[in-house]
Amino acid sequence: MPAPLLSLDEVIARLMSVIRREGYDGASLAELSKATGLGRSSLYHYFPDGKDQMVVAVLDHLEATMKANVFAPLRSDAPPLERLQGMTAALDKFYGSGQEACLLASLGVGDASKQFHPRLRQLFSAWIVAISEPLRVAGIPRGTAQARAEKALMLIEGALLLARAMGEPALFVRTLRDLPAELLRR
Amino acid sequence: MPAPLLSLDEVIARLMSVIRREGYDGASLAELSKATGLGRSSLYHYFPDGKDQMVVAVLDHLEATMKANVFAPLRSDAPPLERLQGMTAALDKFYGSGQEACLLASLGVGDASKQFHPRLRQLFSAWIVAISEPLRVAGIPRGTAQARAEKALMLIEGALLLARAMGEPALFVRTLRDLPAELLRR
DNA sequence: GTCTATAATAGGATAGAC
DNA sequence: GTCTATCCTATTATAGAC
Repeated sequence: MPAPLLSLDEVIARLMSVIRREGYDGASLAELSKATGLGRSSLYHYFPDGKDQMVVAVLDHLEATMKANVFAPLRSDAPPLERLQGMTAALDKFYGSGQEACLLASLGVGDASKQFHPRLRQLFSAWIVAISEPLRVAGIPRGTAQARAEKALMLIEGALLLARAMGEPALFVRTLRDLPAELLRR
Repeated sequence: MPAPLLSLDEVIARLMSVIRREGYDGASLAELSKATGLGRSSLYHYFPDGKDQMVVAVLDHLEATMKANVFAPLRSDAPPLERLQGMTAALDKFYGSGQEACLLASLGVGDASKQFHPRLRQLFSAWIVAISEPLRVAGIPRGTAQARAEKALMLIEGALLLARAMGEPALFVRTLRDLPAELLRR
């Protein structure tokens, strides 16, 4: 066989798809292998340290995706409301309108959470900072802006959890829709 | 050895402790055995169908606990604000002031979620109904009351997730503290 | 009811051919 | 780079003594 069918980035995207759905413990090498179309040994060729290294690669991939699609609109030069709407549009897409799990939430379950805790913490932190910026621009004091940004993440993560548990993705979509205005209210 | 050291209820409580922390896939029989002080075979004596049956027992136990500690205050004859404060006080205790994971959230990760989905859905549904009641008593229209109850669960679950991921339990405690007044605002 | 012992299987990881 | 074959360990589950 010639060149690989999938680029490394596509491979990592497929690993992420399995891991966000199954969690660390539930994501078996068999499933990871099937999802990527690579045999177990091929996976070990790309990730010599095994599953842990795959998760690190997936977290790197998530960080890049977040920066490009979620943080970037928040840091544009558009008005605050539009920046926040840019974020919610990206989130709606990334979470399949409430049907796909959050990788950070899935990795927060089990022993894996201990290992990747610093990384999860850093990603959430950066996200809070990024949301705070348009609120600051809108004249909201620093402390209030941070508290609202934290609340935004609670609502996003909570809405996703509830939407998936209830089988009602609309709960997530509706929460995203109302979020920008709620964050900017006086 | 004579009578068992732990009552069945205590055994189930310890099973819950492991499962909420590790999730379905991460909760091995070895850990379950260690946490309960029962050998593997003793666990199979109580739960012949293995881990699945243990989870069902844990969900039954959670349902009973929720009814007794969370739903009951919501249905008391106290004023709405006090009812909601009764719930948040129970939640603060149950979730160790933001340090213990939510069983429903942990079971929502992985293939297990498919199996227990109806049960998770039912528990969240009952919770939403229970929170709606004091809001209705306070004169909030039915539709608004349900939407706010759903939002309450998003905030509770999201705050717990974020508090644990960030290593800042205070995020959870603060969210609980502000919740009753926010749910009743005009 | 609890234990030891033991299947039987799935999981993560490696070796080496091609 | 990818494959087949294999190893080792952990895991679920059962059998049977006490």
